[in-house]
Amino acid sequence: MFSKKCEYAIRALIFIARKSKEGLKVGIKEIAKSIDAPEQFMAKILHELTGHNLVQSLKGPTGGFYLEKKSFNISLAAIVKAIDGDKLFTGCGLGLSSCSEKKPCPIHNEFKKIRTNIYDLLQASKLGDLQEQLEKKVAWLAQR
Amino acid sequence: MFSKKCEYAIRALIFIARKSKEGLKVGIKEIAKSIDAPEQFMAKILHELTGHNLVQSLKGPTGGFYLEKKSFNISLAAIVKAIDGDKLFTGCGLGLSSCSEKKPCPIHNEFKKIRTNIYDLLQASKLGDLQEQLEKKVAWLAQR
DNA sequence: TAATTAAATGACTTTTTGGTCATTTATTAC
DNA sequence: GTAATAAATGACCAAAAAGTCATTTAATTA
Repeated sequence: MFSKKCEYAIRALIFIARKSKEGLKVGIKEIAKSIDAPEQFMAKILHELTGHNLVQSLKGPTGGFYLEKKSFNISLAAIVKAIDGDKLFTGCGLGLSSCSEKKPCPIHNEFKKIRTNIYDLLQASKLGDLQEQLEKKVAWLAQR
Repeated sequence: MFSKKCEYAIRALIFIARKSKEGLKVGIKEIAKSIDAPEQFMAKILHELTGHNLVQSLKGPTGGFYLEKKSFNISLAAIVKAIDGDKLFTGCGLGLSSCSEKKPCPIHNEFKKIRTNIYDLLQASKLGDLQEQLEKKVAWLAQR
């Protein structure tokens, strides 16, 4: 459904949200380890996310990644759009560029419903809420 | 959502179904042209589909691809499983191998619903019905 | 049985995605 | 100001997906 890059991005941001809620900045090493992602690849992705203003960073000792308050309201839809683009939300299920309301593919209408479902879910999922599930230990990002 | 290979496979099989309904076999060249796919890549995919018994083929003059009667009942779910595997139907939305009912990821339950939606839709979509939409000109696989 | 036609087969190339490595830049603390 | 720390940056490498090319095999028709 999502690219690996996007999966790592979402996991990382939820983890950073959890830490930020406690007033902590967190480094690449800890992030990568905690969400089970390759460290250098994670660095690249985090850099891309800061470019999209989806996370904040600070260099040097005591530095790391963190969320500013309003970022707790960031939705998964925004993250997916930033990393994977909006093909998932708008593209034809069969990959037809010519597919449209006037010339629909055979699964056009059914797929529209599903895409809407997905978009609504991702739009409704905010980092603040997802982070809270980790806090309450009703959800996890890794084994322990 | 699907790989390019899978998109081409679905489009090709719907097109072959349409022709088969009229008692015609159809060659790679015509298939590729009609569904807007690269010819040689299409050949490879069709070969893979015959291997999965999702379509029949005959060599030589008057040869080509066609569906046997019972194949009109093949679902898109079966095609997707054969080409892309069942990751789409069963995998974790965030790519976590450790995600499970006991250790769910933060979007586990919401995603389960969506995956079920997708599976049900694909399971309910049969080549015979999809082909009929082309026949009745209420759906298309290309511009004209 | 020879010529023709069309799928089968396998090696190859290209593009995209996923991932690594080494160096540089910014910040902090002593 | 210097040492230490951590992100930024860019070149590089590997694997998978997407796509091409050339040859072989099987079926048909004359």
